[in-house]
Amino acid sequence: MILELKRLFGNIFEEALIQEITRVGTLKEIPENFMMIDIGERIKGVPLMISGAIKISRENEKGEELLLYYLEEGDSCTLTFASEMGTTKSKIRAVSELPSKLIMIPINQMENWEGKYPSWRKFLFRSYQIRMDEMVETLDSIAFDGLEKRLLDYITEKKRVNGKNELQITHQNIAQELHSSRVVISRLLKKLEQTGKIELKRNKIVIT
DNA sequence: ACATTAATTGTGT
DNA sequence: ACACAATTAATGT
Repeated sequence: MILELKRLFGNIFEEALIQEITRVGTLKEIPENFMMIDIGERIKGVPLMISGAIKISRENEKGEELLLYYLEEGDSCTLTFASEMGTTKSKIRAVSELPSKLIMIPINQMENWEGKYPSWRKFLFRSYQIRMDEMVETLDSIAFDGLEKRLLDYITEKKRVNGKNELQITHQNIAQELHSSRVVISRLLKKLEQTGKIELKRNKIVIT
């Protein structure tokens, strides 16, 4: 655990903080498609991503979903920081997209870190900033881009995260994550296939 | 190997 | 958005 911590966070955190994290944090290995936290659940700790990818999404009253962003190695989830102080419940859902490794730090264990370690404070701000930027980006894409571009972005992003040029997913699932309907996605995908950008199989999309 | 069924995808209105 | 057709995968006999 120390090795991986140093590899990813060694340049950011001072030695003493690294020691502290190894003392109170626990290394978790998460299988693929595992729901780590759901909307409304109490937040128990702050995650530091070691490897893999986690999908962060939002859901409305009707149970319709919307993909917000991915967490990847070196990331942390700052929406949890927002609820770090109070007893707020999670506003988001986190499901692992790939088998993932991360270190969980219980929130009650990190109470005075912000005063004690300047690097921790910096990390919080930087992380918060990055996450905010990503959200503004997806907000922009929803507000200003057409669904076609959004779908293309979605595919390329998913391809990048998975590291394959083959995605195993149904049109229905895509529609849910982008908060659209299956028929529309099917039609757009077909258009993308005709322009030679992708190839459609059953339960599968190949990027060409 | 064949038939049946369920799930996914395609298309017209 | 809805309805239905077409295709594919899964399962039982």
